[in-house]
Amino acid sequence: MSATIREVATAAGVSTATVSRALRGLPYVDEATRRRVVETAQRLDYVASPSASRLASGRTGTIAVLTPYVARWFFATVISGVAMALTEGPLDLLLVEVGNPERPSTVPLEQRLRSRADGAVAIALPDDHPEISQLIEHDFPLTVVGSLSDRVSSVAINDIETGRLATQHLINLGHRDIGLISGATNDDGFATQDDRTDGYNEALTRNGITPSPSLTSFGSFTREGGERAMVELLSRETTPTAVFCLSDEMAFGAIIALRRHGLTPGIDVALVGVDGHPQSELANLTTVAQPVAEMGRLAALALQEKLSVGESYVPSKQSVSVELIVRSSSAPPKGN
Amino acid sequence: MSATIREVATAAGVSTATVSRALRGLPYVDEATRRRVVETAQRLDYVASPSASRLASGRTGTIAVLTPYVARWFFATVISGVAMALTEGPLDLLLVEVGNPERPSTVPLEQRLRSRADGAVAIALPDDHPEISQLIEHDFPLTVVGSLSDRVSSVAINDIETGRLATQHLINLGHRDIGLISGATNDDGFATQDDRTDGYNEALTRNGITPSPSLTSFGSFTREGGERAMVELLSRETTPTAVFCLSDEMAFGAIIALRRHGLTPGIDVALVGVDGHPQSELANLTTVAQPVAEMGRLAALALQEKLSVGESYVPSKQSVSVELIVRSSSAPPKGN
DNA sequence: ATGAAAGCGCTAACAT
DNA sequence: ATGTTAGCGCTTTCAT
Repeated sequence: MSATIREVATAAGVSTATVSRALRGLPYVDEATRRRVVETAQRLDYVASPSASRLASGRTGTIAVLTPYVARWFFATVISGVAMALTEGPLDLLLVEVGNPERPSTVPLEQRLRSRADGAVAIALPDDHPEISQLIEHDFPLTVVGSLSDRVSSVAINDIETGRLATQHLINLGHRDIGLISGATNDDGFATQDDRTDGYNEALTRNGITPSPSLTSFGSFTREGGERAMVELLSRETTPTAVFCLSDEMAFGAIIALRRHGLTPGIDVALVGVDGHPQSELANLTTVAQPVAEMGRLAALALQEKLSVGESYVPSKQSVSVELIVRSSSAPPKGN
Repeated sequence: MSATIREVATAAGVSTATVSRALRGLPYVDEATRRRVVETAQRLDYVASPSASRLASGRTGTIAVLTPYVARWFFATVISGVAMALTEGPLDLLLVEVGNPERPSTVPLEQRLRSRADGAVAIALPDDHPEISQLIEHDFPLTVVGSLSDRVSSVAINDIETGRLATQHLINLGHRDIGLISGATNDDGFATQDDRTDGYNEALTRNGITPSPSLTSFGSFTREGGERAMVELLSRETTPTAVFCLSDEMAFGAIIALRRHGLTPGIDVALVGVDGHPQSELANLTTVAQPVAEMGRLAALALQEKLSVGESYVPSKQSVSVELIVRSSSAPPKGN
């Protein structure tokens, strides 16, 4: 094993309390003493045992990232943003899979987190998700990214505006029959999806176009799903001349489907996605880009703020702005 | 706060030692007693404090994932594989950024991990990386994925074979001037890159083609880098009719570069990548696919094996197999 | 099969 | 400014 605080104390000729204070940068330590302690600690290769200090202090010095998926681009990028914010401090990052329907967890989330993390950042999990909700009820410090919340601090884009922006762009190009590739079919209050859809409907209505349910299909926010959804749209009686996909990955699937049918995105069917996925350029995909890593960073900062402020902390809603990036997947309809 | 072990002990009418044994499934506990303890713990919503049990036992019950990047596809996917393996047990997953040249860390890795994790899985970090090497010297339980090692257990593809496979495929199509988009220019023993390059050279030589350094450029394993590398190749006196890219993401960049120059991948220049990236299908990219998530899972399992076996553990080398996926980015040269 | 008790290595009053 | 000391909540011998 390595050195303990007592060994450092003895070697430096002070008490363990002084070592503890000196090393943590607490006040009321003579500068000369501090230097001596720091030097001694270094010489003995001393590092405080996290378990011991956590047990004694009651703080874990770790924040958990709660995510349904770790490999998907949006999630991985948010995680990297959180990591970015944390490496500036001494906090550990505990990765916890939550809410992936394919890998349900047996132990309640609150129990898995209790005395394991001081707080958590939840990715794309709405505040009324059962496990998240339970966390909030237990007053577990939490911040969510990907949806706005009234209960805890949140960082998100304006999803309604996003839907409006994408759809209005297609309308401006001259499209009238604008399809929608949405996410999940079971609408369990997944706000992101609902809001983007509302924006889509609003834009249509505002331009005198009546939204038609027959122009919507569902792609579960995956590439494969987007592919299937596009195939389905192509089989409907009226096929859209443009399609708004609620995520870039679904749009990628839609592109593949179009290709299979001998159709060209931007020529035969216009396409707009959401995310600003790195491969959207490769795919020449028009997209509403969101600052994903930055959102993770902001969420982590908000959480740290809450942790340092304590009880009197007031939840904040941070709405970050999106940017429409126009590429060749969106062009006027053929006739024009 | 929540219940402590003593409260459970009192409520169940046993000692704390018995509660501890009963809840952890240790032997020498009467079945009736165990049931009573478990039931009491449940009723009191008791969960053992990790800090306390870690301090007392000396084990942390967490494994660290060491990665230079968390958002890039390969890394994120390995992480998800590790997470997959861990959710089957009660281990925590600590995410640690290591070896990202843009975000150097001040504290030595060994100190950041000491008494914080029982072991670690390192992603795409060679065993002679300074920090990793230091870890191994401290006998810190470690497994690496992405490169094979003689010092610790490792999971990787055969990179030489990968290079050979990709190159031979291009040769079989009739190409002779086959370029290479490699990764880093400074060859600090990054085996993955060197091995794939060796495979490339071998395939060429074996087919009577003399490798020419003027057909190689470097793309730092990023899309932007791949784009620049392709542009550079196109400016050389002899331009290749085919290019082997050491990663799919660099190939994506190469495709973009070709497009900018009015060239079509698979028609004007054939392209092969490595990874089996999800967007390789979208890009119609021929690629040598590796089972990335599975590699992460295997590495995590090997680590757990080492942790449970202890001293007598013998490091294993697991070589997983790759698969050439042929798409339209690779076709015979124009003349043929 | 169960209990008593001694730590694990630190932090945080409190005292000086 | 520094030292003393009492825990934090467990696990683990060692008894019985």
